[in-house]
Amino acid sequence: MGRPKNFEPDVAVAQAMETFWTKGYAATSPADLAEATGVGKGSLYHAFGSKRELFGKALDLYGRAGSEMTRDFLDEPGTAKERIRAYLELLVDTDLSLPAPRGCLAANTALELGGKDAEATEAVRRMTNETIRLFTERIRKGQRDGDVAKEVDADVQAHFLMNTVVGLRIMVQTHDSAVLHQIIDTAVAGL
Amino acid sequence: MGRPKNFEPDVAVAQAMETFWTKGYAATSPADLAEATGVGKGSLYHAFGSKRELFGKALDLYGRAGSEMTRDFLDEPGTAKERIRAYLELLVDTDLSLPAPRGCLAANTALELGGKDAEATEAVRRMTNETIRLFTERIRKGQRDGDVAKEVDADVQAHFLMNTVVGLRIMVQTHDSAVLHQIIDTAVAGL
DNA sequence: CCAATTTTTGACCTCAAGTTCAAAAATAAC
DNA sequence: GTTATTTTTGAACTTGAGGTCAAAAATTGG
Repeated sequence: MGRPKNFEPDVAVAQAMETFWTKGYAATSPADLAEATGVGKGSLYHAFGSKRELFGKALDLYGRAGSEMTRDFLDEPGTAKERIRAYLELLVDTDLSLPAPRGCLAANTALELGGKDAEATEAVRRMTNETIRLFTERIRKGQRDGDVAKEVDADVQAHFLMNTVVGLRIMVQTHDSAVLHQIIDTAVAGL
Repeated sequence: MGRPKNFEPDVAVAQAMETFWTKGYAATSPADLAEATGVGKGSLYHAFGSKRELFGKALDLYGRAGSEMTRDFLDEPGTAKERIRAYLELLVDTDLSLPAPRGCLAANTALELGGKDAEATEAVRRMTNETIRLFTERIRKGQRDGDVAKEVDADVQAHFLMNTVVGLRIMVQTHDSAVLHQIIDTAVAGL
């Protein structure tokens, strides 16, 4: 009973996520969120409590969606090196195909809120570690399949690759496709 | 003639730079700048025109100071690999020694203003390219000195190292010293 | 239809950001 | 001391951010 909701909260969170991703946390106003979701400001506050809480949900969604797509993508057929290279290329190419590159919500958040918002920072840390875990597993699988040398320290490589990803998602703001792809080639050389 | 300034513009710019670096561009208010420089809000506007213009001067200073310190540091005795590793370690360790890591003003700016402020983005691009140039030169010197293999493509390695630096300066928000140093070791392995 | 409940709407509020400006203060030249 | 010039000071202004709230609207159960 009661008046029915006029919108799907999950959809609104997804739309909010896009907006936060594109504009950044601070630069996204309640008015922006209302426009992006098609939900009135008042309704958003009623449903989510505050801008910060909505952002929390958006970050969560980003983490879940990202981790799922990473897993799926790495699991496709190919060697570890092939799949990881393809993954990095996908990230870069996708971002470059946008009217304006927006990097990675997690990295953006780490920079914008790092130090100021412990909870957000922790959420970013969790996401990052999850991606590192996926890299590690994929490299280990490569070692079992024989396409990655057994001497490679999977965990170290995974951290290193994560760092490369983070770097790329900022370099995308200032450098062109050719340079970024050379960086990717260099980064996966160790596999 | 006329009333003398009671502050040094260069000093004020340096103090403003520290504040922008620590808090970010948008999150730094005119009141913050007044407090950081010890100069009244009105005087700051009189002297610099606007927050954005002051930021421009701060970015410039950051570029000049950073490039000088990078050059000096890379030029000290040692192999290319040693000096470059030491440089990356310096960046990471310095940032970790702060109460809260603040990364790199250029990278922070790329993320915060990328797409929104063409001039700032261009300034960041110039700085980045300057650092890449210094890496390239240092690697070439290493090749002349015989401590870097001649097959290494200095320019590609330099871009790759720049990407690593950018990544590190975000990872510093979420990961600890040990992990970051392993990443550095992996990154310089190609030299 | 009435009651109870929940959501929507949009006006409204507070506060701070970014900036401007007029008046006061400090100086050098005369 | 007067004038011309430049800087400082602090009040004041405008705008938009982030959030609140009372009243209207939409629904189900009785």
